[in-house]
Amino acid sequence: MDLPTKKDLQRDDLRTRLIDAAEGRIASQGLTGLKARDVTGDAGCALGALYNVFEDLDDLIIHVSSRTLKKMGSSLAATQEKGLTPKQALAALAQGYVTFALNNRTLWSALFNHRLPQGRQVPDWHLADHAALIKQIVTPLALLRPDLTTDDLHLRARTLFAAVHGVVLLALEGRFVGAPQDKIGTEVAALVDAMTRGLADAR
Amino acid sequence: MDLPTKKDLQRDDLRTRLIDAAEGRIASQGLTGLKARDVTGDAGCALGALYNVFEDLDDLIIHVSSRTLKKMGSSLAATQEKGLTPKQALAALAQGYVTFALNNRTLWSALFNHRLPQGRQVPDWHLADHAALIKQIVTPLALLRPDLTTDDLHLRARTLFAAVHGVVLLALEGRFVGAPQDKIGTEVAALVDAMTRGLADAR
DNA sequence: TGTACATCAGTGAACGCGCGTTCACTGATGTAC
DNA sequence: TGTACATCAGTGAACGCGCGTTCACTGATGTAC
Repeated sequence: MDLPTKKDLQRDDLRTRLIDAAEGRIASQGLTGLKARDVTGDAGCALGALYNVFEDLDDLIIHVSSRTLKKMGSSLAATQEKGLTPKQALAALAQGYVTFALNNRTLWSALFNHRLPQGRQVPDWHLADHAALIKQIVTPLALLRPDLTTDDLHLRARTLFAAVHGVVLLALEGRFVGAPQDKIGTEVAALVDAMTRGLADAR
Repeated sequence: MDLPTKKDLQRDDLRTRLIDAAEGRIASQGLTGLKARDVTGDAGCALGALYNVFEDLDDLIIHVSSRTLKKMGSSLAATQEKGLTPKQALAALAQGYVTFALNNRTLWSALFNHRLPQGRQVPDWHLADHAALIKQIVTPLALLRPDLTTDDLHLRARTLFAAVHGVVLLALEGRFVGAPQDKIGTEVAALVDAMTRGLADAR
């Protein structure tokens, strides 16, 4: 239980500088444009320093993704104004997701495109970030579907998320069969409306 | 208008052998496991021969994807038994999609994960493969929604496809927030049902 | 507080390797007469 | 049909390069007395 030493502080500082730099690079060049030399250059340290402070590049990327998930969580939370019906709350979450993806395209897509090398596991603390996201959907959905068990509720929340995600994904990728980008909002709204239509809209 | 010479035939033969080999490698090792040396080895030709017959590896991959899309199209067409209502037809298409993705995981994911280098365009003949897929959804959807214009119909068909795709994608990736795999079928069914619920189900 | 020693973070040149692509050569196929 | 020449598909060793990661060295920070 000692106070943090100067070394500790410097280490923490370097970590955040590296995460900042990696985040910036992913935001501007995309995940595939992320190079160790660029990141360390931006962070103002030597190439080797990265490996003192992170396991490797993948580890650093996971830290960026964790930060992105937290930012997304805050954006979604901000959509949940007081007095929304559960159905309105879900619609607002979906629109919040669309907005976040549009405003943070490369960081958002890094979330889904980052692949760990064969056999490497995603750390638990990062999985918890995912769970927190689903929790935000479960809360209003539970009010709408008091008939469902907790498990079914989580399952349906993930399906709802995945469906909205799919629409945003194919639209933003711009190739394949996606919708035009200016239609994403209304299409997602129609989708969520359909998936919550005819359900008791209790407070 | 000459008859194909022996050279022509050999060239065509090599092309199909290479596509076969690449397809097999993608099926077994995934897109990232595809190496020029493996493919040419499997096809029984020298490394350099690939570049006589295809532009480069990307070109070869596009040919594999085109074949995959055609196979998917046939699978989906096979679900369209006589006498299905439009709503049933759409449900059957969705289940067909789930089945195809499950049975051809790596080829299916190659369809969406293959990225062309900066500035390179997908050839038109391959875009036509995509359009044919959407057409299969538009046909029954048009019966269900006679009120929509052609454009809106296509837009809604793409949204329906994207939503189903998202659910399958996140479930099959197994990480992030996907549904468990044995639940994909019922979740997709619920999704499609919701998106077609309450609509006139005319023949 | 001051000095001597130990530790370990920071450095960046060098390593290593994977792998797509090229290219000079050869030999089979096609053409002209 | 046969011969001489031209073409161009097939070959695989070599090229090139990008880039993550290491590692021997240095110098700043921490510890003991």
